Amino acid sequence: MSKRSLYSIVAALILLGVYSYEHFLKEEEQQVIIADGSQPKTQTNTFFLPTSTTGQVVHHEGYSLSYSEAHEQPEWVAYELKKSDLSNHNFKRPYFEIDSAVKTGAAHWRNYKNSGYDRGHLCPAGDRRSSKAAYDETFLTSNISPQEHNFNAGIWNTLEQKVRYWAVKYDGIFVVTGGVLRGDMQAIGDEAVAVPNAFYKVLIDYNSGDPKMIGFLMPHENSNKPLYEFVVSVDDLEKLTGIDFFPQLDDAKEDKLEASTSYKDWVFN
DNA sequence: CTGGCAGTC
DNA sequence: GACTGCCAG
Repeated sequence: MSKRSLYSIVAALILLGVYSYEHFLKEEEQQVIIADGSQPKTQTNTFFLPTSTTGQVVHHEGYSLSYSEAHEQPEWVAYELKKSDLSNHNFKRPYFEIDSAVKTGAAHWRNYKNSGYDRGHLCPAGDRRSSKAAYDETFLTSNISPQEHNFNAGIWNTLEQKVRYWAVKYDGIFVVTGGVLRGDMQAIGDEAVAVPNAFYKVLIDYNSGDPKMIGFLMPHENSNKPLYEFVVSVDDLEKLTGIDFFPQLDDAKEDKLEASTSYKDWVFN
């Protein structure tokens, strides 16, 4: 058995243990959390919004998105991720709902049924655990893309967990995520939801002095490579997607940060 | 954590 | 279709 396999099994057992314990202990406590309501985070959530190539930006309490009706999924989902968004509470997964804020009509989850693809969160449920309401809000079909399960539960999940690690370590980062909606793509369901051939993630840390930025581009397939091998410049992601990710930064700073492929400022462990 | 699927009403 | 319970990596 490889060292990696052993680690995976140990990690799974620990998660299982935590899950069981939380489920047993904290059912009543959840309702207190719900009553606490969501924090007003609109200001920070929208500060770094990218441009939209589709003209349909939708804001929710916990994240914003730009919906592509042609592809029946978002071209990007953007949100701030702070320590307070994470918790140990176990929430029961709700059903995916059609996002009524998408005026052109967001996809129905039925498109994904028996498609062979996961309903892959872009703003992960695990990034919105401050309250049941915040958690449930990620279960909108405007927040998902078709993803191969081995990719979603594999290298992509690994990246999402690293993002949570950085959010804690740097006490807040801003995250932009999406599928690359370009080129020839397969489609699933009656509404022809496009299956991206790659997914990207852009992070900016604006809390620790000079802002630092990092971009990832992952082919839509699982991988055993280390995360840093997927680092790309934000410039490359902008050329690939047609999206301007940080128009709010002054041009000189934006140009410098977005051209960088350096990840020395981001601790990978 | 990331998810699907079968059985029931 | 909504909901519960069970399953896998």
